[in-house]
Amino acid sequence: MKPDTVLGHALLGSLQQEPRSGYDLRKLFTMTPLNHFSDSPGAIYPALARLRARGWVVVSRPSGSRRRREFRLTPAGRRAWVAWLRRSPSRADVTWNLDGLMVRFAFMGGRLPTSAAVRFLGELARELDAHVRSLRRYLESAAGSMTATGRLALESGIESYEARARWARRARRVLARGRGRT
Amino acid sequence: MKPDTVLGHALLGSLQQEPRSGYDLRKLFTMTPLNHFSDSPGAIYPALARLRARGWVVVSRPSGSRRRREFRLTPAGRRAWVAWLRRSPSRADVTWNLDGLMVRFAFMGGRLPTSAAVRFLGELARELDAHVRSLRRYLESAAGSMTATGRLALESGIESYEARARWARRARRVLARGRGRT
DNA sequence: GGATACATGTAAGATGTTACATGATTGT
DNA sequence: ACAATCATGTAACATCTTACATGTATCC
Repeated sequence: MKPDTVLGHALLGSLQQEPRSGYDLRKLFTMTPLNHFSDSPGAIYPALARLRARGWVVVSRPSGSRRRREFRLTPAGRRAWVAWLRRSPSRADVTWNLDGLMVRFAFMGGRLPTSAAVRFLGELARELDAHVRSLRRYLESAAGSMTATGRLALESGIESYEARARWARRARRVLARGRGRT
Repeated sequence: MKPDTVLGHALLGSLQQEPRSGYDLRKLFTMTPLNHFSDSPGAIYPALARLRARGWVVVSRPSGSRRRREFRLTPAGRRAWVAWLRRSPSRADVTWNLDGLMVRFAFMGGRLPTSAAVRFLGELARELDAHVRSLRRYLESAAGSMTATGRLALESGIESYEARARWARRARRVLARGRGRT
């Protein structure tokens, strides 16, 4: 079965912690600064319906009245969620969807063995390095034909990926040593 | 008139440099690593049609045959594009759409006076600082209830915004001194 | 005449945004 | 009774992705 969107998997991850209603999930996304998600009902309720259609969640009460309805993961939902967490970070993810990758990492805690998170960070660092190299190549070849702000913007992107790669290596060491803090 | 999407404005910015066809624009977006844009015809051709409907571009040849059609900015298109460039970076932009802000900055070169880019960077740095403060507050209040990877992911976000703020201040100095390089 | 690159577009479908509509529960 | 907040959802619309369909120019 095809993976869902980042939103869908974030819902799955939140439901995996404990059963919640659509309203709970909206509040959760409003309050946490893991921005990336809107708290709009027009996104969350259809996404929950989608997860239900895939058999990944079940709901505590038939629809109809406007009473609270709690969603809980099915075994298939848990499998889909773990499969999502376990995917290796691809070059395309790094280029187009780094935020989604970070959301995935944030959800790994607790459920996946530390070794999986450590491996993820190693692969992420490698892909980030490769992406930085390709951006640098482009900068060298095109710097002459770019405007000052264009060049600065590209440099800012490169620095940002480099900082993320440094973080990934540091976080990897922290996790590998089994210290849960810093 | 309502602003268009980031894609629409990027097309406007590219057309402002010189008239181009949809095909040229696709190749341009494929080759530059200012990723954020796909090069899919299904995005670009409808976006060009949108710009045309708004009276922001005109086209060199009626549609019908599959010959090259070049788009060029109208005066209204140029005004809309400059208005987009001149918008102050808002907190919402910083939180939800930092990439779009960087694309905007990249396009400022050449057409806008340096002072406008300098002001933009000052405001951007201020908004980034404020965002970092709010993320730090959240981290302090919630660190106890977060998993190790959740905490690390949030720290990574904070560091990334801090790095961007440092870049903005550095870039501001570089531009303010009128040196076009580094 | 055929390959390759140039070039334009649409169709179906997924997802998300904004705005709206409405019912249920709890505290005062 | 009333207000606040809890709670669920839809409708209209915009945008983008993927896949497809097709015509045109140039070079060999």
